[in-house]
Amino acid sequence: MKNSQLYKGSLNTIIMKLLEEQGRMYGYEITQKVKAITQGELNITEGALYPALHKLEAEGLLDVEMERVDNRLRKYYKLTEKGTIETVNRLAELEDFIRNMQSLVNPSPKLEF
Amino acid sequence: MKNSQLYKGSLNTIIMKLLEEQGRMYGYEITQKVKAITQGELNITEGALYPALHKLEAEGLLDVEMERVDNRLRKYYKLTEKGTIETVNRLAELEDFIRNMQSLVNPSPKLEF
DNA sequence: GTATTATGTATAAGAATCTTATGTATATTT
DNA sequence: AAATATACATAAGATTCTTATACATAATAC
Repeated sequence: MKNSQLYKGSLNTIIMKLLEEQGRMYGYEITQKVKAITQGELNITEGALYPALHKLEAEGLLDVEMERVDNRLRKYYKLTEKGTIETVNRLAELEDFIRNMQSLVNPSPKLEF
Repeated sequence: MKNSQLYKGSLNTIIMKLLEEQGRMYGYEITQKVKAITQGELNITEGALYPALHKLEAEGLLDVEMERVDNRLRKYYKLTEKGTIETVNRLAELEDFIRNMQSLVNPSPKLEF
């Protein structure tokens, strides 16, 4: 995903949030969207992405539809009802996580005079 | 560390930041400090903590001093010079990570009238 | 007075997530 | 004609973590 280990564990949440926002997306599209949003800082690798999509599908959180465009295969993913509910939870967890990390690295500043 | 996978990869940064702030700490103290700062939300397990401390020490980022207090062993860790420099990098990475995740989950709001 | 909890460190087996490398195939650009 | 972009897939290995277990002393609870 990147040279930083910090992104580990965040891929599922990213995928689900983008699908919630965009309705449906295919794998390659997700990688390009993430690259664009983060100005090239986050590059999702196929080796991480495709297994993650398959797992989310197997868990019943995503549905898939295949389409052939320009003679190339695309697999469009979208959130199931269960996936939509779970996305709310994941986003709440992400907010908690960010808040906790900020508490840890930005402690209340010492008052200086 | 918690039931959320999001914390995966963040432990090293947390340890180094706390040591930068506190000067020196021992393992158990780190777990209690993190629990206090996050109001009990983040509980670092020993199975994650001690191997992480040993690895940071092996990488030359931490130094260790043993002390016996109340007839119990404590291993106090502090940042080496190299560790202090590396902490700056890790904190910058964490800020980038948080910023990127916020860009992904809090997209520019649609203007509504 | 004994059992549980708190303090303190440690490791090993297995799970989860990712990187890196490789494979296949078509379309587009150089 | 070759390289890059588009599009999906998997396998081996690395890294980080959870869970369980182990040892030991001090303090608290019943």
